[in-house]
Amino acid sequence: MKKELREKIVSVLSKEIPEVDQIKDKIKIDIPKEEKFGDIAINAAFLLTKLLKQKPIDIANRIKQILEKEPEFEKVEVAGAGFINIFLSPVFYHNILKKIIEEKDQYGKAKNKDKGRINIEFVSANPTGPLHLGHGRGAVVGNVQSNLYEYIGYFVEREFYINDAGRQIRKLGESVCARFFQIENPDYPFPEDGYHGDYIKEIANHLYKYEREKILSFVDKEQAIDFCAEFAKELLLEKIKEDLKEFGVEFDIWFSEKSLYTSGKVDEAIEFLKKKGLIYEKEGALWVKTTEYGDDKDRVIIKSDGSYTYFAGDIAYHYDKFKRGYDFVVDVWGADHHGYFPRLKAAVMAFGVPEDWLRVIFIQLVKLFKNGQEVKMSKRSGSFVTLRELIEEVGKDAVIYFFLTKDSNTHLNFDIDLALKKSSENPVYYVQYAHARISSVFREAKERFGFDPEEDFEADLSLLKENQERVIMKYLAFIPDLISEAAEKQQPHKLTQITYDLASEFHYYYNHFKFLVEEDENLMKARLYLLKAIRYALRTLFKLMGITPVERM
RNA sequence: GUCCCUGUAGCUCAGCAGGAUAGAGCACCAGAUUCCUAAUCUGGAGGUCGGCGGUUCGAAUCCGCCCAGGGACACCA
Repeated sequence: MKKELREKIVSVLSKEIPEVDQIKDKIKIDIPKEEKFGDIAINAAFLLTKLLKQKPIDIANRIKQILEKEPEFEKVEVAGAGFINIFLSPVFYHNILKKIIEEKDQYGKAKNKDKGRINIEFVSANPTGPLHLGHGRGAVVGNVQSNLYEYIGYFVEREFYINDAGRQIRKLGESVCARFFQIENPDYPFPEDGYHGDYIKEIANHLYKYEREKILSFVDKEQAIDFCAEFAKELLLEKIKEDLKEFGVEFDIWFSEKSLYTSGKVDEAIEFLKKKGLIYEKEGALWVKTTEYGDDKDRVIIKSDGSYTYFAGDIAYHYDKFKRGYDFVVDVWGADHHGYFPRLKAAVMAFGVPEDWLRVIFIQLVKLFKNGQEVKMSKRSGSFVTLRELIEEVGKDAVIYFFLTKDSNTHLNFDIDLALKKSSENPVYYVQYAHARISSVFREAKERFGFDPEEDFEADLSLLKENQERVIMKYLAFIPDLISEAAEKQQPHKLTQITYDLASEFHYYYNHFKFLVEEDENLMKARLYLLKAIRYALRTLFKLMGITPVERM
């Protein structure tokens, strides 16, 4: 909506003040905090001071005269040092409500996916155990950011990178294998840095039950480890898929790290860099000149023992993404990898992509709190809280919402007690209650008046004269701007704030006005129309976050 | 040592491509229910935006220096 308003203002002004053309890109449409400062405020007068060599206040008064002639603007005022405050007319707002009713839970969403094609890779957990809280936060942030990019018109592919090569998988195999042999021989040694979780024992028990003969028949112990590793990996991956699906997260692409090696893609990527003169040999190892593109030091891609580094795999993986032709790609990483960004960026730059082709969203730690005490997680002992456990305890919606309350790049303290509270203190209940309340009013309307707001209806919106009604309509008008801003800045956590504020405005409205006005059917319809728009706006936001819109609580 | 992040109300944090009197939730104090769900709402108190400079009509926001806390700097994954 801001964009439309800005275009309008610029075109009207530049007819009378040609200098406006020079500053049009700097004109900012603000939504003032206080109602007396109008519905929108523009900074045009300040920007023109130098060009026109006049005081901001004088320029502002001239702008006021010009803009006041427009029917969309009910009133224009000059305030402070030269702020121009514009009050929008009721017709403007009525059109917003109609637009929402039309677009339903896709309010403000781009109609086409013509902005570009992008890839977002997230979660990408090692298939060596269940998902933990960090993965969960990454899953929510990655998924919601994907939704946001779709909202503003991108075609998005969600991708999960399976770390199925390398030491972790081997360790998994050793651990499962050891647990398997321990069933018959309790003294069988367990690898020192193996995985201790109970799930390892469960997998071993399963194998003992169904694959005992086969495993015992292996002559070579290595074969047994490989077999266990492969089996456990597949099983754990299935578990991960299930958990994510239940969490509302689905991927378009499951990309296997191992496939990079078996298909020769790693060598292909190295060959590409070699041709660009970025590869050299030193101390028996193969290095890539990442310093050419801003890294602190060059990096090894093939160790002196002939094996690839993890970095080699990552270069090949991103080379593959590059060849798939995305406009840009997003990686969601744990914050502990932030030092890794410059070197990968350098490698990617070597492909000849723009500076911001590779974008990384960092996910900071999640700490769980219960009864005011931190719930310690220890992966080594195997007694860590999994994502599934948390979802079972507080519910999917609460987990998603809480994961989205803060910028993903800051530490998050997850208060379990708060998430379980059924009161206004708990923001999840607060926003869902707003939705449920509107549904409840609709049910009541149907029962008492035989009027079903769920069906299409017309209303005389000029009857919405209360200040709070105008406040809500104004908030609704700019929700698409707020969502788009969150999308572009890669800040999905803003959605919770937007939702909370809308819920808050509604609750206030509910408490001060009656919707089911018996004595005035037209007023009732107008208000129900507004409620319907609010509910669709809430649903739009819920949908982006992946939260269930509940009909009754 | 180099680099990154953080520092805003008692607590947890928003705000930070500059804008009007710095916000929210919790906690604290005082209130509201013959009424569509009180799982709600209203009001109050609470701040040298870590410090010092700079840029400008204007700085929590941008720049520089400093202080404090956390993290990253492997032929690990």
